Amino acid sequence: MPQKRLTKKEQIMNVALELFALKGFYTTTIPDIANSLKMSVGNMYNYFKSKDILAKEIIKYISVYLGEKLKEINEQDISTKEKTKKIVIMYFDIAKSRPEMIDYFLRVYLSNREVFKDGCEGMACVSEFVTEIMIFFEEGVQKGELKDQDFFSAFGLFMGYLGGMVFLNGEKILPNKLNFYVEDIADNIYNALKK
Amino acid sequence: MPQKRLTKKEQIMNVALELFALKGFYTTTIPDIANSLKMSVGNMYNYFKSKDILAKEIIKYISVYLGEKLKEINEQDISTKEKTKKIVIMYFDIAKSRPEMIDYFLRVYLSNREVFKDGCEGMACVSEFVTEIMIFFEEGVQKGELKDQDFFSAFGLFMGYLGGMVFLNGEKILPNKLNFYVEDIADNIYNALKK
Amino acid sequence: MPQKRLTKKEQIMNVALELFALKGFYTTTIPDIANSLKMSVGNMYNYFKSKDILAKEIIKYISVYLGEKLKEINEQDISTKEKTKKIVIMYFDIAKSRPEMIDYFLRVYLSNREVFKDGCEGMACVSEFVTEIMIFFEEGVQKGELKDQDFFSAFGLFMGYLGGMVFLNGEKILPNKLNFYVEDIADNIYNALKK
Amino acid sequence: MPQKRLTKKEQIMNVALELFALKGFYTTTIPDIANSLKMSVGNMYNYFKSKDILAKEIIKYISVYLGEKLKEINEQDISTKEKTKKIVIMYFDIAKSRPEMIDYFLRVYLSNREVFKDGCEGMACVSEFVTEIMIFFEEGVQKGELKDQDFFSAFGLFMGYLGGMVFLNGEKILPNKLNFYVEDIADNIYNALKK
DNA sequence: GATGAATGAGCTTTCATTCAT
DNA sequence: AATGAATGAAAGCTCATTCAT
Repeated sequence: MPQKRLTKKEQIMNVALELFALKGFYTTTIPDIANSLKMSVGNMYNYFKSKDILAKEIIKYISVYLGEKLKEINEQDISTKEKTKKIVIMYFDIAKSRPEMIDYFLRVYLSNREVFKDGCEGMACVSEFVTEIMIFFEEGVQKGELKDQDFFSAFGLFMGYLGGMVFLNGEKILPNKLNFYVEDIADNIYNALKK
Repeated sequence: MPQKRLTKKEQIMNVALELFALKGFYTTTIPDIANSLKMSVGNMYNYFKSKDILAKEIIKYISVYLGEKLKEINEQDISTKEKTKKIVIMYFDIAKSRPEMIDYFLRVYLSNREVFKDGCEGMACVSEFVTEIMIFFEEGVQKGELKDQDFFSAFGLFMGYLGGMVFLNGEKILPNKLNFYVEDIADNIYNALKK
Repeated sequence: MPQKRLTKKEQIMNVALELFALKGFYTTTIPDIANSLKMSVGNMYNYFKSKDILAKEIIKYISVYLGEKLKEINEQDISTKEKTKKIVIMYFDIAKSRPEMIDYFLRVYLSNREVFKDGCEGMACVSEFVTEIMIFFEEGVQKGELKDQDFFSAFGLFMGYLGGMVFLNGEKILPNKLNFYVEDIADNIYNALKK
Repeated sequence: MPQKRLTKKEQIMNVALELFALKGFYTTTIPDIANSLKMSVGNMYNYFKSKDILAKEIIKYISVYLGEKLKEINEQDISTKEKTKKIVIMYFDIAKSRPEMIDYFLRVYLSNREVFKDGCEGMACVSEFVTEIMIFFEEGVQKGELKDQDFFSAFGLFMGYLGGMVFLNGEKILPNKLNFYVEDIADNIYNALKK
């Protein structure tokens, strides 16, 4: 399947995403990014007015990407239990194929709030993603499969848990591969949320 | 109870902990810390040889602090379900009384790995804390109250969940106070882990 | 004869050479050099990654410069005695027209070994110059005009002597100008080395 | 022979001499010296009012030490040629037994003129040593063994040569030990100076 | 759109020196 | 004489951003 040709803006975002996730926001310099792209620093600024703005556009980009993946699962006609497992699998798949996306979320977006303060208030920059998680819960409740609890409590469980596991994996603290834990985790989550 | 007089080293750690947690590691400068203490920049370096070393000593300090709190709970003669709830309450209490401790853990320690790379390999700088969580699980399993699952899967659930909630709270995304969620969360965790 | 237009790198080296020679390596700051050039500190680092590297490039630059001057003399079809005198004259000419070059050699390069440790091992950074001195000796020996003695003993005499005189001159200890001593010195050296 | 008990001032000078010679004036700190002596920095300042003053007292101390050694040779009833050789041997002996003395002379005193500017004008801080060299020449001339040339030309030869050789030796550039060169060097010097 | 030299504020760190004890 | 915590100026270096070309 032919890869859609990326615009220069997207190229920059992809490289910056990787570097920010790998080395951190403050330890990645604009020249670092420009070098990786074989582009001049000056020209980078034609596409993004500042380093902060670049960081904000990247988190939106990730939110849309993850939101779409979730949407595909949400639209399937399967039980909530099955959806739960599919989401865990999908999340871990991304953690494997594009680990920088999850890392960016955890280590750049969640950790450097001062960078995202203006422009990403609340969940403004991750709304696509959060919305799909919301839909997952609401439909589960409506179908009578999930307990009708506070959304954020459920959201914190789901995302905190998955994020924590990916973090432990990234730190090479986990003795097994992420796949190994899928069953346990999906069960734990479902048991916690089910009616 | 009289407050133990803090050594100058502890004073520095406390102030630095607060600033790092509030503004981030890279956006907090040594002069910032020195000013807060009405101390000269040079003298700071009589106590901590570098900014990185200061950061590492702080995470150890937090680990010991949290480890002690957990130990107190672990040593109580109560059911695992009750312990679970007490841990959630304790965690949220700290998130309220000393939010910088949790923030430091999430936003400084977990996020700026390059800073802690040398000297805090694996869980070397948070061992006191992790050890108590381990004891909590193992005793729960031995007493036949918890499922005998992989430690990290359970650890990720517990810590990811709590961390996620505190994060959402810190972002002022939660519509209610943390206390409001205690019951739900403790139930969710216990349901996920129970036999 | 039109002065070859100097590259910015050469401009920096020339100014730094002068300041290092005049004030010493440690007492000359990067801002000092930048100010002398009406250039920003930051930009200096676009040309030389560190103060040490700058110092090393300068000694190579001097070595090449002096090596070329020596080569011109070596290539002349004159007696070794005449060459000896020409070298003394050339050396003193430079000590007069560009005293910073000799001073740099004596007071920066020879004296701050820790700076040149990495990258200038042995005579790695002054090879062009040393090579020509070697040629001078070897040819003198081959022509039967000089005694066949250990190279370093002869080298130490030649360079130590000239360096010492330039030093005394720089300290304004000599009652006469350097030129005054040329005859004596050339004789002394030749007498010491001749067959 | 029992070592004369050193005063604290002398102890400091000896240690500082060693460190300055080994690591350079600017790269040796007062705490470095204090540590080596197991003495407090504050107390060091009871003996020497500043780092510069310490450096100046050290060079005087060395000058007296070397002057005495020269005097012993000068007072012997031997030919100037023999004295020349004895001086070379003495110089190299010191370079071997107390290399820091020669290094200090070459790399601290001669190279960091800004430090010695005030208080060591001309040869004010090395007069004892220079005086003995002067006596050596003058007596050689009076006895009709040496050419009556300008003192400084001869001085530069002698000291520049010896200094250069010790330097090459210190840099481990010389393929042989210093002793190996004694004969050559003494001959070279005598040939250069003799009538 | 594209280049990369240039800026300059600001960072971490060092260290001679002082001074209360 | 002795201590060592404290000071603060100044160093080397970095890097987001600008701008002439």
